[in-house]
Amino acid sequence: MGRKPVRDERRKQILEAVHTCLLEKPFHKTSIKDIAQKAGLNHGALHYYFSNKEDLLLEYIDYSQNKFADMFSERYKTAIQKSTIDIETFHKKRQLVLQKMSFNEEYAKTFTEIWAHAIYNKKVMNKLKDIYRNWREQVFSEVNHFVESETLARQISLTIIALCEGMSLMAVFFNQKDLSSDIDFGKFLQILMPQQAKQQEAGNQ
Amino acid sequence: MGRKPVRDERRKQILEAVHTCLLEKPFHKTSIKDIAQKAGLNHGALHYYFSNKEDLLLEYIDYSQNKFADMFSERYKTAIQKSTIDIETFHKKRQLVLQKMSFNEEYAKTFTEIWAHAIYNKKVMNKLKDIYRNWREQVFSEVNHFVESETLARQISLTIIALCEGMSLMAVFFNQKDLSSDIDFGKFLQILMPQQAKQQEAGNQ
Amino acid sequence: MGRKPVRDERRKQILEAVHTCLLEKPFHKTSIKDIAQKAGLNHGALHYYFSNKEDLLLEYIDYSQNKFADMFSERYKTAIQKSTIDIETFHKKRQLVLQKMSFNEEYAKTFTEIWAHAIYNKKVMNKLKDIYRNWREQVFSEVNHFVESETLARQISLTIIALCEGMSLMAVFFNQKDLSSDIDFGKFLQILMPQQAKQQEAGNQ
Amino acid sequence: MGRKPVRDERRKQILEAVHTCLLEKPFHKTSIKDIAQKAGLNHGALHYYFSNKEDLLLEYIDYSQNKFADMFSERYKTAIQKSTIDIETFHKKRQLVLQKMSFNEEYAKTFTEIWAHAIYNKKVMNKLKDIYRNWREQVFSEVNHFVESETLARQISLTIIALCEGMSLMAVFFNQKDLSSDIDFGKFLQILMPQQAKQQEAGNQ
DNA sequence: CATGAATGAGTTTTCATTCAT
DNA sequence: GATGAATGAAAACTCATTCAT
Repeated sequence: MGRKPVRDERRKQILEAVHTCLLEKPFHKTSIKDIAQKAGLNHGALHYYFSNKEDLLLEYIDYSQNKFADMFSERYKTAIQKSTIDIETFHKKRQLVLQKMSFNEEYAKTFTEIWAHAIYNKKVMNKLKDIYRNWREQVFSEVNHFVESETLARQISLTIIALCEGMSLMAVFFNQKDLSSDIDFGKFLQILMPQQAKQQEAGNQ
Repeated sequence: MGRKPVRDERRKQILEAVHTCLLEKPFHKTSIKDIAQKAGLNHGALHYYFSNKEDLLLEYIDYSQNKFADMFSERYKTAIQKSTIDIETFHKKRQLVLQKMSFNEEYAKTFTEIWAHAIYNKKVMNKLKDIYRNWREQVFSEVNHFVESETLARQISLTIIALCEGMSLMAVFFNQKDLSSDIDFGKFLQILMPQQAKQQEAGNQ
Repeated sequence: MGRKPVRDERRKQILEAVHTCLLEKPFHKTSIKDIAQKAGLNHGALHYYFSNKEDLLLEYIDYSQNKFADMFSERYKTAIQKSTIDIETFHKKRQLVLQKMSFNEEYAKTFTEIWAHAIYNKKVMNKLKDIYRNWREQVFSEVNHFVESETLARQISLTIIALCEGMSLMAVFFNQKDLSSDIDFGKFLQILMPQQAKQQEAGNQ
Repeated sequence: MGRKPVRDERRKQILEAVHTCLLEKPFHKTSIKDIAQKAGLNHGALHYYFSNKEDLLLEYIDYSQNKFADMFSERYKTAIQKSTIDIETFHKKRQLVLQKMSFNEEYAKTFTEIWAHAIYNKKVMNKLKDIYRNWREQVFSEVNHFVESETLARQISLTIIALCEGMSLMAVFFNQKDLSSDIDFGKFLQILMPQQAKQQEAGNQ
């Protein structure tokens, strides 16, 4: 007992090292030695903390995802004081995600890398699936306030996420100003399901 | 005289083999021998037709992109007879892209893989950049018919592409029916720039 | 703690293995595996001690050169007790070099090989340059005792070295007895710069 | 019949290509394709003219040697009109060899390469042996005019050749002016065998 | 004779992983 | 727990040589 914290600390160090490495090279070109060196420990020791390279990646995905999740719950609290969801708040939240995540270069790099692994690796795929399901659930629960049909709300939430991820891809090439970073997600909602939204809008007025 | 020049056929064979391989494994786990075997020739010959593995990937990107481009110019002709662009035609085109490309599993797989390489490889990055620039130019030239401001038209075209690509990512996990495959791109346009679009709409009526 | 640090020993082992291999095959036909096998270790380990094959050759040159240098400083002490340089001692030293180095088959083999690499490889070339510069400096400092003009002393020292190296080449084919192994370097000196030498000789008498 | 000259022409082209290639890269790094390309023919055809790569090298040695031999017999005629050998003529000849061969960069390059092959290749070795034997025979026949003892004459001729070859090596590094390019071979002779030479000298006077 | 396609052996190098100390 | 030595599989790439056309 009591030893665990040290172990966790080391693991965190290593996962951070993975992150730093991924900013330079793809995972498959990053050697265990590269990571160990960046984490400041012996490469042999790395296998003591993580059973193998795949395991390391799997754990990195969780780690990195949790970091983002933490960041957002933090940010939401700071930026959005209201407890009720209205279209304005909804819009603000989307903008926050775009700015802090989709247009964030580190996120784009590491997540594209993870995506590529997901395509061929069931375990990674399942991790991603969970992540997106959760995200969608969150957005859905908000969209649902404005839309009557659940089916439609599901569709919309997915579309919004797709747009964020697509924007993240495009941000790699194109000027951010070009990237309609000021998409009006309120309007966006309206476009996607005009009838309900309009009623909602009417209700708001 | 020597043998019949089979260079182009062989190269095509090999590029098709790359494609098939990419459906199974990521490029970095695909060995030259794997590809050669799938192409039905000796691995030494592969270096005879392509100078190295990176070159092979680069050429594959062009090849695969051209295949899609050809397919679309073909499809557009068949599906969309009109020569003038109206919102209806515009919508149909977007739907075609979504259905035939974004929701196409092969496309998603191979393109995610290419994306991952782009992140760390300038040459691949530049190829992608060109591809997206072209695509955007096409969409822009159409959107521009409906929108007065060029700046806005640029933004919208990029957003549409981002949405397609984001959808493609999501299609890997989620049910296609869920993926609002029937996004109304006409409405979409309107939402993104209500004033002009409304005028346009008015004009159409 | 880890294993005993055996780095230096292993490196020496490997360099000795290079030497042995060079007696059989040219360096370019000697594979890393050949060397590893002769050194009694895994070929992978070889890259652990030397970054690549060229590095191995470069280090071998130093190693082999140092071995000769050590041998001579040892021999000179044993064979030549005097601290002052007179023509007799000078002659003895040259003879020692001829006998122990120029007419030594191993030296001829390995050094011809190194020479061949130098022709096309800047790094090897520079190593050789240094070696010959040093050697020349040594001979020069001795010749300078007998000759007034520095320019002449420089020329003579170089000529003497050229003669040694040329002899080494010839020794590969021709009988050593034929090779005027008893060149009288004292006389040689006189021939090359008769005036001064004669005076010197006169002084000695 | 009558076809042979064409064949010889082609072979000459190829051997010249080998020479050009050797100025750039060592033989083992020069591919058949490199040579074929430089000779302006198909690499497959090369095997029609030379059975394999080793054969090519062997024939190149002869070819290159003959070129030098021809050059010298030509030069000697032009430069040295006398038919009798006196010390002056002898000296001139040596100087010619030094200047036109030993200090010639191309010679140094290609010959060092050949030497390196000789060390490990009996056939190449034997070719070189013959070349040096011939050369020595020539020098010997001249030296013999000035020296009574045949043994001594043999030694001296070999020493002279060694000096030329050693100089050639040194010329790669050191300034030619430094290389006592004005060695007085007449004096050199005297030094190497003082008694006889002096008598000879006396006789000359 | 010429061409260029094809073969396959051989080489260097990298690296995850294991393990003795 | 930490260290660094050792292993061996696997990869890309080169190239002399052969041979069908």
